[in-house]
Amino acid sequence: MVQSSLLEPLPTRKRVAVLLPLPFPYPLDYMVPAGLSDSLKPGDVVTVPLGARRETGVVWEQTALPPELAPPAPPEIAASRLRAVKEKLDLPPVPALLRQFIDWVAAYTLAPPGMVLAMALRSHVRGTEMAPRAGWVRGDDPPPSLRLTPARKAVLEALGAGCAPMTTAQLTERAGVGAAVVRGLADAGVLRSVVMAAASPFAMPDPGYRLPVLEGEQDFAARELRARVAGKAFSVTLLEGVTGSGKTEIYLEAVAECLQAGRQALVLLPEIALSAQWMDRFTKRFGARPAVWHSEIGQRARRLTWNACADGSARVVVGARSALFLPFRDLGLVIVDEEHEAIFKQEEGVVYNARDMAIVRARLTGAPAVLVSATPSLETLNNAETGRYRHLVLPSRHGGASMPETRLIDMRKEPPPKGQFLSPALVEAVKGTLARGEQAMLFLNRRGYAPLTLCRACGHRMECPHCTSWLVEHRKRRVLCCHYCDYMEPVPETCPTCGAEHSLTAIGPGIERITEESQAEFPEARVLVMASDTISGPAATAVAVAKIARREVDLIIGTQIVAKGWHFPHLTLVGVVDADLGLGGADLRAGERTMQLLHQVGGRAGRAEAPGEVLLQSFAPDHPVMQALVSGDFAAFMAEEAEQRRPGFWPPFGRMAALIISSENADAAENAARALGRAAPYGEGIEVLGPTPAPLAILRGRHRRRLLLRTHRTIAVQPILRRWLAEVPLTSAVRVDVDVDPVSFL
DNA sequence: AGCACGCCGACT
DNA sequence: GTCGGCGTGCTC
Repeated sequence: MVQSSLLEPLPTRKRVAVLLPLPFPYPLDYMVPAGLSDSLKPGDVVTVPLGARRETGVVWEQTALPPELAPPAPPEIAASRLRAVKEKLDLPPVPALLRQFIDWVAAYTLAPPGMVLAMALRSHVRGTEMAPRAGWVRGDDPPPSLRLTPARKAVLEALGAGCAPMTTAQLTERAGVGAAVVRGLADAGVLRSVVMAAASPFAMPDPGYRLPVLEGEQDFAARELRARVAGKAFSVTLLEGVTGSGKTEIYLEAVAECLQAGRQALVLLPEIALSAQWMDRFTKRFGARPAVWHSEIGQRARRLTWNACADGSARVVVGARSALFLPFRDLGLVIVDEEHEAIFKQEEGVVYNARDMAIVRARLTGAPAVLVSATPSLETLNNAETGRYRHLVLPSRHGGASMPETRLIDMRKEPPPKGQFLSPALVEAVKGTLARGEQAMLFLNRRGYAPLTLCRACGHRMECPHCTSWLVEHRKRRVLCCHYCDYMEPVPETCPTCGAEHSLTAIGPGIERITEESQAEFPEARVLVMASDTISGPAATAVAVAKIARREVDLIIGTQIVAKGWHFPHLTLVGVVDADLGLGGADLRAGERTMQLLHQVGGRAGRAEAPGEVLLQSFAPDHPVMQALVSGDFAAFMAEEAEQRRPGFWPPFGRMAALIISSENADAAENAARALGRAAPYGEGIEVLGPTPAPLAILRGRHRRRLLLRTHRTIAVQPILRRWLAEVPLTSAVRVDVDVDPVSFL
């Protein structure tokens, strides 16, 4: 230690906190070396020694958090024990608003701030260094000794004194000479090399490029949103409107206003990777593409986008949830499209809800937020009703298209033939649609051939060895798959328990089985199957969507992914194979989510002149979800849901957090869960449920127990959780994951 | 997250 | 007799 400190720069007495992208609960303190004593500011990216290694981190400062969120103060370290910052890196600093946001997210989710920083910096300090662009400017005047050949003259003419720097490529092209000439002038000192700022590949979208035609309510909504943006203050607006009501066009007007104000706009979409159609609409409106941010963009694009957000040259960013952590210079608007989507909740690593954190980001920045949905979540509706959010409602479909008519098929009265899953009524409807030359869609939110494989001889169920789940048969690939981990095995010939031959039977339908049945029922139809395992990646999705739009497909059979905001102009019939599918289980939001999903799927039908029809196959046609889908009275259904949650203080009328205790050892998980249960917080408006086995009691080989904390709205869960977790010592064999505001109860 | 320190099995 | 398994714990 003594030896290494001799090698380090001489420290001054000044200390700085440095947040490292590691799971530390707080930033670590370092001494500022003499060489940096004046220049080190919060946000600067630095390297520091940590044990034997060297880490990259960010100079941090204490940010003001609401007292209920504030983490406990870190222990004070004596100055004599501090080591010195190694160097300051030549990278754009992390802006103050982003640092504040990182602290906020960490405090709210109880994640280590370093892990939130790691998310924000994934592309910035980590990964490959981008080579700086070298450019040339005029240096000394040509000395008399230099022969001014025509080629050299051409170069000096192309690059006048005071000219903006040019790269070698630009210069040789302009001057019509070879690189050797440039080199020669550089050697003579006539050209001086400079580091050029990376070219921003982000064109400025033109807010006046093509103005939309908006009428009535649409025009009103657009004006309202524009006024919010112009006001440059925090607010939240819910923009509610059915598919085809022009929501996107309207919120793009808010983006236009933001561009005119010279500020940046962020649009969060649930599945940016799949959204070529959205990009087309944007480009038509603004004449340029937005900057795009999601997990699949390349390393180079990540870095360019990060820098362009920081310097303000990326004016509109459209991205998945992680785009929230970009270093915007002057964010003037945050939009969350399809705000009800559960995908906005990140369930791994830092567990956060991008929809909620988008509002925090907007508030810290002092910018308006807009939540957009055809079927807003109960939380958002409640916030609108209580006046916390403004509420704009677009009542009708745009362009004269009517809402599809929704009908129920009572599967108890009109069952399909044995071993089949399409009722006669649905088969007839599809045949009729195809006969008229229109497109039909069958929706089933279940991949594979069959969700359960059973032995007829002994009743054995094929289950995942690592999870509490059934293995799903994928007949095309001739395997049984677990949909919760990556376990896979060939379909066995004999029952693994009783050894009976050919006794294994497929129970229930998956999308492959519906495809098989459809091919038998509608042999003439050109069928396209859309599932995440048949259509992989944005390119394949775009191809499929384009095929549908060109009418090269008659029947679409799909899972979730067909429910996304696609525009299928020739689709007039949607058949939901199993409308009850999402209603099983004890999930708080099962009804709400089924409603949202089926409404969204139904919204694919009948968008052009041809009216659409939605048929729901259900064994529980009297269920409120089915009735609401038929009546189209979404508001009444949600009001009813709200009344069921209100008395028990379920969200949004109370707050919730889940503790998932997991271990490879079942006893260790159980003991830890019990210990936490014994130490459960109590008090007025505080309640703990559990421990119980988590719905997926074993996942990826880990035994899981769950505790739920529920409090009144006025009581923050974070301080309770902090105290609770600090009180119970845990062995390293168990892990406790905290999920504040859980959306999934798996 | 790394990486070291630290106590118990099969090898040169 | 050693090399090495990864369990616990520390890093400003």
